[in-house]
Amino acid sequence: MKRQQAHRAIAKASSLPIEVDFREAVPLTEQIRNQIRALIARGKLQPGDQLPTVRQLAADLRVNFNTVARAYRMLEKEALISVRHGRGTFVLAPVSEASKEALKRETLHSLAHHLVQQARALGLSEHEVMAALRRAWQEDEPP
Amino acid sequence: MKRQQAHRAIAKASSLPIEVDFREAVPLTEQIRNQIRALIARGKLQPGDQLPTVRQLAADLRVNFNTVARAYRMLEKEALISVRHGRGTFVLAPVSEASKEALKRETLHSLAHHLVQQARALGLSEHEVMAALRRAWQEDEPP
DNA sequence: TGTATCATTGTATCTTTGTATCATTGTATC
DNA sequence: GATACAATGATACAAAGATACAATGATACA
Repeated sequence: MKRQQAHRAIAKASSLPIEVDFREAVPLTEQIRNQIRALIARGKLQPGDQLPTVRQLAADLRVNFNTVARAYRMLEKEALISVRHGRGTFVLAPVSEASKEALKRETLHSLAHHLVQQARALGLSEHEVMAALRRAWQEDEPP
Repeated sequence: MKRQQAHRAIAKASSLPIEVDFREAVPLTEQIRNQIRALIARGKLQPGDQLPTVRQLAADLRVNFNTVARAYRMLEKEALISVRHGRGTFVLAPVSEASKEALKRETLHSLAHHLVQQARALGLSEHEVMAALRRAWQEDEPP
């Protein structure tokens, strides 16, 4: 019976505004990947920006740096970032208007899935979630 | 192929103070599950503690590791532990029955606000978000 | 200027840990 | 006995971690 105190539920990074939840069913790689994709989609990360090194972000999030490296490689496959051995990782410019749209769609998709996944874990009904979302939409002041 | 099992009447684990009795009518999964639940209830296992790996405990108890994994997953459904692929299994902090509902509402509220905030930052309409959510709800397999 | 050396950064690969799926076994029911 | 079902086991798979390696760039010094 180990008294291992390595288990923090949530870890926030300081090098990037993202966080991981170790209790969630979603794999860490996916969590990291989805949040970085969202940052790019929202313009919080701009073309040319350098991402933290895999070791830096991994230390922040208290995960293995290979986990971050895997997330980066997947984002590279999506043509969102460029990962260069020995140099670092950089945000790419979207190649077309269509790819920007695709990025937005994919981001919304993953955000929606995240909410559904969490809601289901709480045993909430579709109706409850929809209602909460409508309410939230009105409560948040429109821009 | 005949399997000699007479030697396993009772097996005690060294990695956890629990044991299984192969002659008992109660399924092994239940025996393991009940005893771990009791250890948590009595505080012998505390929030943050790491449980033995499924293979470790299985070897101790002379049981297939899937049997332990099943017990772990059931305990996870009871919200007593968190089982993470590739990482291990950890005891969760208890949530009182009384605060469960409030916590659920709070979580839903913050999840909904988060989605709204992100969606607005992406310049999406309420209708688009609602539609995406409905789709996501159907894509995730219903329990 | 060239290059040796070292620190930094990502990569490859193997291990550890849980998951998914199908096969086997034992038991209840007919 | 035959059959159906639940429990357990066997095996292949996938996520995350550990460790050794390779590419790049900075620095020192001949």
